[in-house]
Amino acid sequence: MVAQVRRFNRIVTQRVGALNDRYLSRDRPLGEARLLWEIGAEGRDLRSLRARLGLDSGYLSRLLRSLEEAGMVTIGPNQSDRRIRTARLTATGVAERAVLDRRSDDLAASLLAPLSPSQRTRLVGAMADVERLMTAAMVEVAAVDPADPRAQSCWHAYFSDLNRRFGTGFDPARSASVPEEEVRAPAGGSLRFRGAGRAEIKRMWVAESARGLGVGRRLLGELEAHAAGHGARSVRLDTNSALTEAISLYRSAGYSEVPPFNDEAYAQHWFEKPLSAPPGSRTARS
Amino acid sequence: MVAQVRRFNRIVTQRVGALNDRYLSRDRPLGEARLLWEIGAEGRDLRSLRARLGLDSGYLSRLLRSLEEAGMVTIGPNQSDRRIRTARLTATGVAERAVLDRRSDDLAASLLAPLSPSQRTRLVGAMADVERLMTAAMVEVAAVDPADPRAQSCWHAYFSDLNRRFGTGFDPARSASVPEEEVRAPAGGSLRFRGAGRAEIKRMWVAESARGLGVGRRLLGELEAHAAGHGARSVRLDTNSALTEAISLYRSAGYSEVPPFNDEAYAQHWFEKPLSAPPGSRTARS
DNA sequence: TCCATTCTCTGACCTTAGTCAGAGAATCGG
DNA sequence: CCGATTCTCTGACTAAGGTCAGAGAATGGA
Repeated sequence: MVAQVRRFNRIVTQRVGALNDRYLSRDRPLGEARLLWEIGAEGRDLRSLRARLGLDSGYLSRLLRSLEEAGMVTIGPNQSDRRIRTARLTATGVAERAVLDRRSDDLAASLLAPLSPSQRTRLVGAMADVERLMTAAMVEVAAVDPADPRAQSCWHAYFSDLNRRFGTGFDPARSASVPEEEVRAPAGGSLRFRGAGRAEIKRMWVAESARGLGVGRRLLGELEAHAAGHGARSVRLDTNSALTEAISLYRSAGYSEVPPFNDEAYAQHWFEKPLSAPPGSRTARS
Repeated sequence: MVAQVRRFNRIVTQRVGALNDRYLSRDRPLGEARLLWEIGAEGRDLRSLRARLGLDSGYLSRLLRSLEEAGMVTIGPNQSDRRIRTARLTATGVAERAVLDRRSDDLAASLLAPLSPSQRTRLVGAMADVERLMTAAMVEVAAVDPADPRAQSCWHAYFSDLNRRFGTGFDPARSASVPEEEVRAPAGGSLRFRGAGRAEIKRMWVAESARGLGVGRRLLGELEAHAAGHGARSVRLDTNSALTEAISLYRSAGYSEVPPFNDEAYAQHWFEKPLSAPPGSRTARS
């Protein structure tokens, strides 16, 4: 298995990856091309560009200067906070971005072109599998401040998800609020300590694109381990009967249904699971 | 479909590719690491290194100098042609290469580690599919000199393949020899003109690793188009009855069995296919 | 034997992609 | 209003990766 993964890494990432980069950076350096892409039609604040592309602020500044000189972007202050500056594409920039877009399409199409229709279907399906499974494999569980933009986007996705699935809709204001959180890009959950060796899990959620890959189970396990590490001897949680996958996840993870322990407006099921003491205090393996 | 391919290109090649590179180039620049890898345990001529890695000769020279100073390689003249120099790994170099090897394994293993056994199986299967289909899609059909190393390696693989499959073994000397060739890495075939609007295909072969992907059909089509472009109005070929896939390929490509037209020692079947005139003379689309 | 070619190396350059330490403007919290 | 913090920019620097034009040694072909 490892040999197959290595072969894949070598062939696909090196060959196709290099092809990809060279395609994109025909006229301009790759860094600039990526930046042009990331600014998008709407424009974007520099800080968000830095976060997305992982660039040094000095470096970003220089890259933008060079795009500005080429007449591709303009940079102006943000109205609400004038320390922040916003980059916007000019008409030339938009056109250039469209060229990059078309090149990406062309490259993708040229990969498919030599194949028969059934091979194309197989390739695209296999690509989707690889992408999903790799994404799942690369998920790291980490605690994040609820004010973090990643956490924020989780909240939004989570609430709109609930709103869609609950027969009655979902209004965050009617639900119990949550003080401490643990969230990351495609999934999140929060843990709340309630004294007397009891912890409560709230707001656990996995993005639609990452479902069916065991991410929920991993997240649940991490939250339990975290709770156990802080002395909790049991975890409780409540959920809505519309969330059937969640309910079966809880059951299969060793939770058993208990009588209501709170008055959460949207809950129809309450679960509890005893925790075994953590092995030592901080010997969990990565 | 194109959208899925683009997403794959972006996410998988960029993310995993970058991870891969960073893993490999922990202590030394990526270029040196790749070079160390490519020299291999046996040593290798500089010209072949340049060809493999696509490096400028000056650049390669400098990279090697740096590895030489680090005590990883020695460079000496080739015995048969003293203009050519051969790079060889020292004991230190071999050890370093083993470290790189282990890192590659570790990276691959770490991608699999977070997944459940069934997910691993699915991921590895999907990777194999992507790899094979992409390889097939990137095959270019091109004429190559038979002295070219790629062609040479095809000959060897081809002959040992036949030797394995023919009940009687295969001795190239007993088979008709071939003067003009058209071959490339995972597949090859040669075309021979016999006057009177007739062409003959010999030595058509597809590497085992590329079979089942339509490469043979594409190659056959290209050879026919080439023949038609040179005025041939039919193509003939002979084959051995052990090569069942080849025979069914020929049949499905419109060849019909004809009486023996030569005395090839290893042939039991002879085929012919009429060609339609090429559309214009050189308007074939790429 | 001699001339053209092949192969490697050296020196002089260049771009890309970064990093780091401030400086200066704007904002926030009290 | 003041001091701390946040955000961007500038200048100074670095490493990696690469290109180009010869020079010099070895070889091949006439």
